[in-house]
Amino acid sequence: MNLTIHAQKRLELAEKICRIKGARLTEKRRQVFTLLLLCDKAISAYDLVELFKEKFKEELQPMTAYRNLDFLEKVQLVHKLNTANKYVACSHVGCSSSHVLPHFLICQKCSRVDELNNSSTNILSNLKSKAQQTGYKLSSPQIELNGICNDCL
Amino acid sequence: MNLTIHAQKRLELAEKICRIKGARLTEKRRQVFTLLLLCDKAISAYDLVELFKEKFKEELQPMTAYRNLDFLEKVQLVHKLNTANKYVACSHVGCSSSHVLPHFLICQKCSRVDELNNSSTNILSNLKSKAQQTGYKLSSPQIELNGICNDCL
DNA sequence: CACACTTATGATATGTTATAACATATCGAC
DNA sequence: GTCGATATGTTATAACATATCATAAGTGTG
Repeated sequence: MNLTIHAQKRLELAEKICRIKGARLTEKRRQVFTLLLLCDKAISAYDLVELFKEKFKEELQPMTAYRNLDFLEKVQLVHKLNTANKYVACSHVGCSSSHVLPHFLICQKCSRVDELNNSSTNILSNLKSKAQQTGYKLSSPQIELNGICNDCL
Repeated sequence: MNLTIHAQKRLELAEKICRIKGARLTEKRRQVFTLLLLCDKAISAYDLVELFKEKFKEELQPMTAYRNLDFLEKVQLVHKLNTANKYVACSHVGCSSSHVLPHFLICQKCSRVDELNNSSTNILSNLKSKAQQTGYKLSSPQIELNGICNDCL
């Protein structure tokens, strides 16, 4: 269970964030988040179940996996990638400003994910106003771009 | 099976496009596309199976539904909405320029879909160059924005 | 037309992702 | 310690998608 220094920091930060928010980062949830940090890519809920067994020699029920992922998503420690049906640890844990319009580059081969900073907030306002003009109210919008990463090419 | 005039036109255009591309718009495929035009929103493959039975009093196997949807997607008559696992008839059939970076507004309640024109191509080039810088080659990128439409609000 | 060839569809099974529903356990405030 | 809220366990099932192999329908060529 060797986390990189960066991952270790994110885990500690996660604990702090949950404490502040009054959210309970239970053992199971902590384990789930740790696995996501460890594998450092997007994985499916069922991959997580397998990985859990492999790493902790313990069962994680699919139902519990989903519940824990939901929890982690709510406290913004994890993102769900809807186009891939996979989950990934947020790469800038604790940086609230970065959740205005998360956008992701996803490798369809290896599930590597790069979470871009929303450097151009004008994109968001642009999209929002377009949505409004067209008659929609956006709900937690997020942009997912699928492709192939250089390593896989 | 009363198609609107607009839908009728799209169907005729579809036939023409397939003829030009040398793709065979078989009876089943034509029926599938007709249903998508008819219901004028995004539906799942299994919704399609049910609708097929209802409208044509005939069975459409799920497998065939998926195959036909794949075909229609390939000839760009249909879009798959990955975030919703649903399929929708392309709203500008035959307009190839609009497939550079399709972006969709999707109502999470009623599955109404608005397919926006890529009027702001600067967003696209922005995203594309960002992808490249980050080390990705985009593959048929498409932006899906989920929200609630005014009718459902 | 007969033949081989390709493509489409039928049919069945299975894989994958996600939620429903209800029981039990654990935590924290009082 | 009791009680209410939250978390987890457990089982079943819904919803979405693909694999595989058999059969049928079309297309081009001699």
